[in-house]
Amino acid sequence: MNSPIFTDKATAPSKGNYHHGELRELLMDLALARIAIDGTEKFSLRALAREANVSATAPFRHFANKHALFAALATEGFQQLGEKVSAVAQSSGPVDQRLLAATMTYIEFAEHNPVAYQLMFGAILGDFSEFEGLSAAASNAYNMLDKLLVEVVEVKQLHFDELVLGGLIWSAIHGIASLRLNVGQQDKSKNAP
Amino acid sequence: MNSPIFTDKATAPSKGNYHHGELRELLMDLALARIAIDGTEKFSLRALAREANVSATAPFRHFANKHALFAALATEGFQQLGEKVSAVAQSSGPVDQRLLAATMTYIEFAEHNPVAYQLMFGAILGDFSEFEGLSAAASNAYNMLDKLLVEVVEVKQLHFDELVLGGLIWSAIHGIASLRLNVGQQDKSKNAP
DNA sequence: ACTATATGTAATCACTGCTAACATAGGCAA
DNA sequence: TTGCCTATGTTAGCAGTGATTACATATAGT
Repeated sequence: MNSPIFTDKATAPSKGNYHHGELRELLMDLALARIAIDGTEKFSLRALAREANVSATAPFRHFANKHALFAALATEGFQQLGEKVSAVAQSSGPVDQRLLAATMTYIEFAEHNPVAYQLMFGAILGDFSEFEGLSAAASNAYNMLDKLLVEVVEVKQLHFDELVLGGLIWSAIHGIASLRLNVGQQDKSKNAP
Repeated sequence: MNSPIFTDKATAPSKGNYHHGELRELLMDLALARIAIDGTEKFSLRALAREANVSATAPFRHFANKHALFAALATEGFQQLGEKVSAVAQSSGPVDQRLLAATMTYIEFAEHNPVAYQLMFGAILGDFSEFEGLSAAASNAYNMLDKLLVEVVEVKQLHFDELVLGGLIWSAIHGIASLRLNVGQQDKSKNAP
């Protein structure tokens, strides 16, 4: 068959799916799965490309660099979290009930999307503003919860400073969520190759 | 001078400090500083060796691998945190005052040692039990706070389940500390090379 | 003085992120 | 249809990385 030489062996794209047009989504899905197994540290774009049966450089057509992929995953995470929290926050019912529900939603999100959560609140991504859409998605998600907090303060006629109260509740929620993660998830990448 | 060829150029150890005997400590110090600037992601053992004016393979005499260095830093962090919290917890004074003091100590530690805190509670290190001493140091630090919590429950004759109360307080403290970190520290590695 | 051990070095490997130059598919205008 | 443009993919290649191996040297204990 005298096929060309592949630096990344066993990649040989099956010529059929030369263009499949959904590579970006495929890569993001595969990345989430891979990170869930190996963690972000061991994550490799080349390995990801191999998994997607695509050349080593193909991912760069969709993501400027490795961190841009992470940022895309985080952005998607913030969007999903924002939607879920906002849905609960805007439902009918007394504020305190909705606050509790929103809190649970948040914690459940972290539990069901540990990888996304890690990318969203961990220290992997440095400055959010480096990545288009990330900051916006993040503050939007935050605002969903914040609006609810303001409502609580008003309705319950609380006399705490809104900011302090908001900060405290955020801290508590985040603390619960991330501590759960780090305790339950401490068995990634058990054995090196 | 016909010196040998150095793959990592500009390293040429000045023959004087061939053996300086404190490389391990030096590397850990330099690593902390470097990570504070570039983050764990960009951290490179070779670059660290260069900074220490030492061959690229020298660090491996002191750390089995990159993560072992991180683990050593985290272990040291837990030890320091444990000592500080225990000192406050065992001081004289009413329990609630000591609990508040311990909480402040904890949060201050996170603020003054952001890199260590990140390594200790972030998702970089997977299974603590992979690294000798890490688990022990971690649970020891935890116990310092836990003992204090138990004391609070007893003295104040609280009727909460100790575990629940402990978990809640931990979560709140951790949430405050880590949120502060991720908000205040979002400007690492601003510009790529 | 002799030797064992701890510590550092040189050479090398497989792999990685990333860039540059080239190839092809599919849509759109003529 | 023909021709070109753009999006998406490919190959080749570079510099940097973690890690292993075999070798060199200094220091400590005898």
